[in-house]
Amino acid sequence: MRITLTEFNIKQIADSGQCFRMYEIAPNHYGIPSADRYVEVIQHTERLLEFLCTEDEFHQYWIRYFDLETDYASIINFIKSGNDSFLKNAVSYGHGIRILHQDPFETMVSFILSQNKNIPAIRQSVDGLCQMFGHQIATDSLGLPVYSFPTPDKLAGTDLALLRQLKAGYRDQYIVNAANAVMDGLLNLNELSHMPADVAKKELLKINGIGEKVANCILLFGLHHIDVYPIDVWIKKMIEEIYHGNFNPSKYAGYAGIVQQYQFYYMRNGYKKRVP
DNA sequence: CCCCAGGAAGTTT
DNA sequence: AAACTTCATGGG
Repeated sequence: MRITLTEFNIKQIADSGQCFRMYEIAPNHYGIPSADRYVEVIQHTERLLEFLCTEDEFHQYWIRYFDLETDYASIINFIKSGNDSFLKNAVSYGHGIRILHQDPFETMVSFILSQNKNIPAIRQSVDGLCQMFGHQIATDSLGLPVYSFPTPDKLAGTDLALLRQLKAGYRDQYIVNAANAVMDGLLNLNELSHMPADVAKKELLKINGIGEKVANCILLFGLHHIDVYPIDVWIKKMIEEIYHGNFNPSKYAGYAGIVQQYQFYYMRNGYKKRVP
């Protein structure tokens, strides 16, 4: 189905580092696996999008996944009316990025894996995880199989040596531990999804392998608390070098996570340090 | 060879 | 409480 959208750029979203399975099929044409679903999106023009799915699927899942009911234009306009030039540049550079509403379990496991890894390495491990523990859910336009993200029961009690094959490294035990917690009912992601952010965060922090930053990423990308502001090495570097240690996300209360994503993307991809 | 990557846990001050 | 250390692994 075709639809017109604004503030939506599938290439930028795919490269934004909040999801690790979205991949390019052709220019402006991406494959998007999420949990046990799959869709392809073709960006014909700035505003004309095509989703290769039924209208029902689009409404049932992908509107929410792509956060299409949040008004990004007014947030962006507000930022551009401000006086933070770095942030204004970041917003321009990352035009069309939105905060995805991903599956909580996939988000949790992916970001546990992400620690102390770069994004290409995370992708590699997540892909391997899906091939080894997921099942085929589709065949993409290139004729390649697409796999589901494994459910908690597939990962609970897994032999750590298998995860080592996926280059999970020392994070292998964290993943199995988190999957076990879900299976044992110690961590109920369904309940977490309708809890306030601070309460949900306390529950997440009980899991061995989830710390401050990963918990915040789960809240932002998996539970859609768009006011949460994760601080990773790039954001830390930005706060030190650009803001000289003086940046307060509460200035953007209610949507600080969106601000963070633009800053992260610009810092990692676009901003180049000035030559002295 | 050293340093870094969407860090967290364990240990030492 | 705050500051180090260790943990796999690939890439620059």
